[in-house]
Amino acid sequence: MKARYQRKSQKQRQQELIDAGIRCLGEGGMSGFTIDRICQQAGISRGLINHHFKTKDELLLRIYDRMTEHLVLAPTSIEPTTQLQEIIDASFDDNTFEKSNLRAWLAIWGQVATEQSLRSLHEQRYGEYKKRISACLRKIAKANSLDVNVGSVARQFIALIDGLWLEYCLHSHSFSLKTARRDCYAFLNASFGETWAEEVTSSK
Amino acid sequence: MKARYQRKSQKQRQQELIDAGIRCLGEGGMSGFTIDRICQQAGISRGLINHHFKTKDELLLRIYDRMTEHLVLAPTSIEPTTQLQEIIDASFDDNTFEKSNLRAWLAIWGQVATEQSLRSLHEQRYGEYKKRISACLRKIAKANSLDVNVGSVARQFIALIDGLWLEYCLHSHSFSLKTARRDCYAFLNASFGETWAEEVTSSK
DNA sequence: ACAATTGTTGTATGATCGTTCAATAACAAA
DNA sequence: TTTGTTATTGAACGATCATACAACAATTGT
Repeated sequence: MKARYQRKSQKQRQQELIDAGIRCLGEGGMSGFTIDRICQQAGISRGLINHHFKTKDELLLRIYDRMTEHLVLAPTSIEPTTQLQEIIDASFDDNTFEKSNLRAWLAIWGQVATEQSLRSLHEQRYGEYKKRISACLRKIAKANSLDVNVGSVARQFIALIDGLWLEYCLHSHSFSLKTARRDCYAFLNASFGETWAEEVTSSK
Repeated sequence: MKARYQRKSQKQRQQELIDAGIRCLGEGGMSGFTIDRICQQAGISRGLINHHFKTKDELLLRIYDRMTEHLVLAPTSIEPTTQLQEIIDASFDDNTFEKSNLRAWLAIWGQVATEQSLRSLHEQRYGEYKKRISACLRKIAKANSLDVNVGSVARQFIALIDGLWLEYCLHSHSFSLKTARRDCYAFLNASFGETWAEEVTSSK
């Protein structure tokens, strides 16, 4: 006698639902993020999702948590220039820098602007991200005894990365991954007066 | 005998519906963009909207058209530096750079990534916008006999503006309009090696 | 083998969605 | 005043939404 379904642990089923949710967001944006579609993607019946997540908003929160966890991970290297390089490469590598992923981000950003719980989580993550980038920039400026407005450059740097994602997502045929990465390096070089230009651009 | 409602011309009613739609997008994103809400905002009954717009998607298309029409308007000045300045000031002036407007943009961007008709209109508008910016940068570079990668700087410039909008929308307390404008000027100065720094920053 | 636990199913529910349409009434033209 | 045009209304429709819940069954512990 074959089992009609397979029981799984709460943790694993939640993981699968989070994955399915991200996939749905990537396919149809927030309009595609429905209970029916998510459950279908996860291969379960409609009733189960409310057993693992009290509400749909709670699932969305967990999805955002998952999508931003890499931002707050401890850096793998200590050198500030290579840290920045890691951030750039991570932002524009073939796995994460993908159309469906970008669509999912757009959908989430739209919700962050509207929903309170998402917003507070976002502000926390974004704050840590910005702090980390600012620290790198400050060290580099100090090491080369340059007079740069660290806060301004950090804001610009973050805006540049997000904006390039946006541009690529909405106008994909205008440039590629490599182009985006090069643009980031060009920005850093220009902002630091090319003092560490070779160091960064040649290391890739 | 008082009239129960006031008849208006098709053109004016469409205008009002477009405005109402933008307001709805600004309040609740794409989830707030419903027939009921839009009609309520416009002060008409639910049935009327399909008389003026065959479908909801058609209204959204018209809304996008309206929100981007300023991008393709003929520049009011000829000097490339002041043209760029106008773009920056227009992007970050008190009227357009507003939370609700930003939310509306986020919602629309999310749809652009998904829907075909919106996407093609967007690519057209974006193309003209980029062309115009590139032309300005090229002239400036030539006038100062500088060797800059115009395409790269144009991409970065557009990404910077969009990214700053995003940052402000999702993390508003971190900076203001003036800060955003200053960041744009700082970027241009850095990218052009400060050769026309005073010219631009002092003119505001 | 049996009982307890709990992950899972599928239906029911009430709300809201976009769209259609016949009836109505405001306004202009005659 | 009368007629014609058409903007406008409000109800009705089927589809889909998020959620609740009772019945069920897979697995674990005994």
